[in-house]
Parts: sequence; C-alpha cells; structure tokens
Amino acid sequence: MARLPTPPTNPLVTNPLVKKPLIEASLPRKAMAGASRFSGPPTLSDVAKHAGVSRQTVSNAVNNPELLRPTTLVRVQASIDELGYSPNRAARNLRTQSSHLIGLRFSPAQEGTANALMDRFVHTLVETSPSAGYHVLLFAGDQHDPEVGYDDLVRSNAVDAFVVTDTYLGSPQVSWLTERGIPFVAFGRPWDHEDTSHPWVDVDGAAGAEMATEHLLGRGHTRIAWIGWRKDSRIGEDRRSGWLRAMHGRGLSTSGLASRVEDTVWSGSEATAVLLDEAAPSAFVCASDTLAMGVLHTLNHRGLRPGQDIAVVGFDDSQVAQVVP
Amino acid sequence: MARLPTPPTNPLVTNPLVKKPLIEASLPRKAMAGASRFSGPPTLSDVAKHAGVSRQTVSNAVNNPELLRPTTLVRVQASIDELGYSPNRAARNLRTQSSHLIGLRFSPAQEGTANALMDRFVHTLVETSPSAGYHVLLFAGDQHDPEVGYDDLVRSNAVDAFVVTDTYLGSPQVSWLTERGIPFVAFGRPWDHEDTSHPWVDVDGAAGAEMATEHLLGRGHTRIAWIGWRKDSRIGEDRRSGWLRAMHGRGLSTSGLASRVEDTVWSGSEATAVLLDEAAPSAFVCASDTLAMGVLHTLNHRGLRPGQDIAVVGFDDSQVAQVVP
DNA sequence: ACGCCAACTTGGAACGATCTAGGAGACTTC
DNA sequence: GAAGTCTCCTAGATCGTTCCAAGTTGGCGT
Repeated sequence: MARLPTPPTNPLVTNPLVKKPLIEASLPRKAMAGASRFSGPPTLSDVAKHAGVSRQTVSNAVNNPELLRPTTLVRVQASIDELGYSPNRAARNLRTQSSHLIGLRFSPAQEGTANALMDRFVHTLVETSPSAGYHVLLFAGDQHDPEVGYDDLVRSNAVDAFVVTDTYLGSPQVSWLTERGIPFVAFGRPWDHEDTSHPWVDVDGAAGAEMATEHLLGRGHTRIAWIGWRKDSRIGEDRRSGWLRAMHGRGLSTSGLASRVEDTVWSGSEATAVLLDEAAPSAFVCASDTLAMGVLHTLNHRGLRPGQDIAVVGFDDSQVAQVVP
Repeated sequence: MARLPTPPTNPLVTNPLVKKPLIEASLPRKAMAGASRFSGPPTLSDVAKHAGVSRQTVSNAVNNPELLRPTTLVRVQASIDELGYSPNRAARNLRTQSSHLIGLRFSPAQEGTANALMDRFVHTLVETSPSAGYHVLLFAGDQHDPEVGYDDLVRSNAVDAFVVTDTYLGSPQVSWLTERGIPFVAFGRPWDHEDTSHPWVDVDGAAGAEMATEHLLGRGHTRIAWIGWRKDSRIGEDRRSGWLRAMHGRGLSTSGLASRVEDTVWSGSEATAVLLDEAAPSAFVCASDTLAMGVLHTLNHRGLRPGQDIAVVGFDDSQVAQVVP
C-alpha cells in the first residue's frame, strides 16, 4: 500500500491586510467607556424597565414561565422580542456555576471506516445539544494522558461534562473521569468491562445488521452470507448476532454461510471467493464497508454484477461506500 | 455511480442504567449548600489569603506578571500551584465581556477532496487556539441563512468570533457578519470579490504546487506535466501558477505540458494519455488527487509503474490518496 | 368588612474575576 | 532630613444573571 508522494506540508497564506484580528477584536470596549452606558445588547434590567416589571420577573419569564400570570408573561415576552434580548451566557454561567458546555476531544482523521459514522454522531450531538441548553466545545487532548487537555477544562470550569469517543482503547480517560466524579458519556460500549456502569451511547450493530438482513430477506433472498471480523471482536460478534437473528427468525439455515476474517479488502475478497464456491449465496452482508469492497472486487473479477446478480450490503456507510461503483 | 444499499438509519442504543446523565449532573450543587462554603475549586481570594496578598495581586500574577516584584511573584506562583488554582472562566468572561470562544460551524461530511484538508485545518485550529486563550465551539448553523445558528450565539455573547469555512459559495454569512461588525476569519480566499478586506486564511495552492514541482525537479525530472482544472477556476489557476513558477525558475519550457480538464478521474485519465503521447513527460503534478487517480489509472493501463517509471504528485492529500496502491 | 391564603412581585445579595483610584513603602535628590 | 518619585500593593466597585427572603396584591370565604 504505497503512499502518494505529496508536498511535505500544506503551507498557509494569510491576508496581510489584517493582523491578529481575533485578539484585537476582543478588547475594543474601553474606547467607549466615556459613554453613560455602553449600548450593547440589552440586559435583564433593560427588559424589566421596558416592561415595567422587576428583573426577577423577567428572569422567571425566561426560565420558569409557569410562575407568571399569563397577562404579565405576554407583556414581558413582547418586551423581550422588541428589544431582542437574550440572556448573557457568561453571567448565567457564573451564577449557576456551570458552563453549559460539553467537551468533545477532536480526534484528527482517525482514518478507517468509523469516520463517517463518527461524523454523523458529532453532527447529531451538535445539532441537538442546544435544545438542552448545551453547546459542544472542541479541544485537543491526549488520548492516553487525560491530564493534558481534560484537566485544564475541568479546573477552570470550562466544561460541565465530556463526551468520550474512544473507550475501546483501554481508555484511561474513563477511569480518570470516574475517579474525579466528572460526568461524561461514552460513545461506544465499554466492551472490555461488563460491569462498568457509566453512561454510554452506541450504534446498535446487531440491530443494524438485522435490518440489513431483513432488507435482503424482504427482497426474496434466502441464502445470505455473512462476512465479519474475527471472533474476538465484540463489535463484530454483536453485528453478526443481528444477521443470525434475522436468518433464524425466518427459519433459514446459516451453516456454511458465515466467514470471519481480518478487516481488510483483501480478506473480504478471499472470503467471498470461498463462500461463492462452497455455499453459493445470493447476497452478502458485511461487518464493514472495507469487507464489502472486497466482496465487490471478487464479484467484478468473476463478472458478477453487484446489485443485480448478487446483493451486497456494507456497514458504517463510510465515504468509500458512496464512491465504489 | 451506484450507491450501496445500507440500513436506512443507524439506530442508537443507550445504556438503560443511567437516564439523562448530562442534565442531572449539572445541578447537584445545591445539596451541599448547608456547608459554610462549597469546597470547590479554589478562587482568587483563596489564593490571595494563602499567599498573604490581595486578590488583585494574584490576578496580576496571572495576567501581568511583570507588574509584580519577583519575590512576590514567586510566592504567589507557589500558592497557585499548591492550591491548584485556575481562574474561573465564567467570571472572567463576565468581567471582560468576552467568551473567549470561537464559533465554528460543523459542516457534516462535505464529501470531496477538501475533507482531509479541512480536518487538518480544524485540528490545527483546535490545538493552537488555547495558547491564545481561546477555545472552539461547534455549532450547527445553516449555510444559507445565518440567522439560524449564528444569531443566537452572537446575541447571547456565547462566542467572540467565527471561523467561516465555506466562503466560496456566495457566502451570505460573510456579508451578514460584516454588517454587524462581528469579527470572523474565513478559511478560503474570497476569490469572487477581490476587494473584500476581511481577514482570511487559506492554503497556499501556488506554494504547494511549487513545492511539489521543486521536489520533482530536485529528483532530476525536467519534463514535468501539469493537469489542472478549467481556466475559470481561480483555485486551479493559483495552483498552476506555482507549477509555472517552479518550471520557469529553472528555465525549463512548459509548452505542451499543461492540460486543463474537469475534476474527474476520467478526465485525468484521458489527459494523461494525450500528454504521454504528445509531450512524453517523466512526471505529473495534478491540481487534485482526483486527477492524480486518473493519471495512475492510465499509467497502470499502459504498464507503467508510478513512482518508478513515472512520478505522480496529487494535491489535497485526501483519504483516497492513502489508499490507492 | 375583615382576615387569610395564595399567587405574584420585589430589592438585595451573591457568583469570581478585572478595573480604577488611591495608599504605603522604599529610593533618589537637594 | 524632608519633599518628590517611583514601584508595588490594597480596597471598593462592577459585569449580568439567579437565588433568597420578604413584600404586595387580589380573590375568596365567613
């Protein structure tokens, strides 16, 4: 697997017109200190004055609307809208002692099939967090030494919780966070320790494989082969169980239809050849898109048309899956 | 370009042990209200008391160390270290009226070659921001309607500035931000409007192409071909200029060695065939990895070994580049 | 009419940092 | 040695929100 020679670095060029704009821009306020009051965004007091009520009433209108008399609520809401008020985050955070921020370690291009899946997860996270009053803070931490990035964020109250995305690697962060009582959610099941009780979210590989298999069954296939990972892969066995469940659910035999190999295109290709010769399946379900590519390779090689002569379903829905013809 | 059939959705499964952990975890403080003072992270006052100085002196030790007498500074530093103090972000943000956060719109898997590059950019951004006291906040905004995600963040003082990553698309955000005087940096040059004066950062395509060409020149190649995009692509022409500069810098002729085509594998493949026949180059520099793949395709087809018989350099360093043999 | 209860509203205090103005001390200078 | 100067440090005020305890109003029953 040779690597294309590429320029050693991707040099950046900056616009010479403006220098360090970010830093400068953060402190232009003093200039206007002479004015009676900086006419910035309206505050709670401004709204209160405008609506003819007290601060607290406005605060309640925002946070506990049910405490206000309906007529008052309407009036306050009108003032809020008219002035375009939204609460100052820093002040709220200071008072409530929470940043309303969730830390997410940015893992740079952990190439491989999990990437697209992770992308989608992050997107969903970012999209839905605000509805719970949270936002997502990216940070660069060390996977192995939580002290590096995590500690600072915690000590300075910069984040309330973390989302940990690489629990499968022994995950020292998990114990580090647990010890300190820092709330976090893991993306990915703690496969190694059945007894861990920290919250987690994960892709239901079994359900996914089952759905894929059902899909093929619905199209009339009966001899559906499985190409998965080695037996010691918990994730792989999880996905495989979905295939099994779907097949057995229809009373179909699975003997001779399963193959467990390394997660490489080549292994998938080899396994396909063997399965085709020995079990004559009409469809393949794979534990990964990498393996699916191997299947496609062999099919092409034998002159079989994927999707027409033989159905193929991958997993992860990685970028590659959208490119392969 | 058929699409692999995949499960319609990737179902998530959650650990039933814990319910809405994030929300719950954010408000356990009240329970300890009975204590004289919540023994949380140390504050400025705590450090001041410990070091026998005033709050402001500690603040100066952190922000303007040069104002303190060296002996005092050492003493305060010692107290800071001993207590493990780091300033409370919310309080600092409230006082300074800035969140020290940079908003970055999370664009989900904008497939294509720019992805890997973007990944690297984001990583660098996330990694270096803290040294300037900033962090990166992800948010889901609408590319076309800045009101959606941007406005809230600005009004609530949640971010100080934005990084805009898709300026090439007419970019309504740019004008929206400019109108309001909200600081931002664009990743990608405003190719369409030469006169725009907002700050930007971009990959120096010309320099990159020049470096790649120089690399080949250094290896003894003299007939280096260019396969780029159509003439109306500013980015393509920019990169091409780097190739030209490198070639002309050594007094080498470029006539007949350049080709401008669509950015597809097929176009690259065709152009390669033509160039091989008509100009007999010993190396190719391409404006994109997509085109480079086309080159490799033709070379393979003709029995030429890339990297040995003929050198090939792509661009963007996309994920695909690492896979192609 | 009176009292009472509930619903609603109110002003003061607090979160923890930074800014401002001014005070204390050491050092020069005539 | 006293006045002037400089450096270093201190105390109070402030950012905008939410919590707290107490105040006010209206409605209801008798």
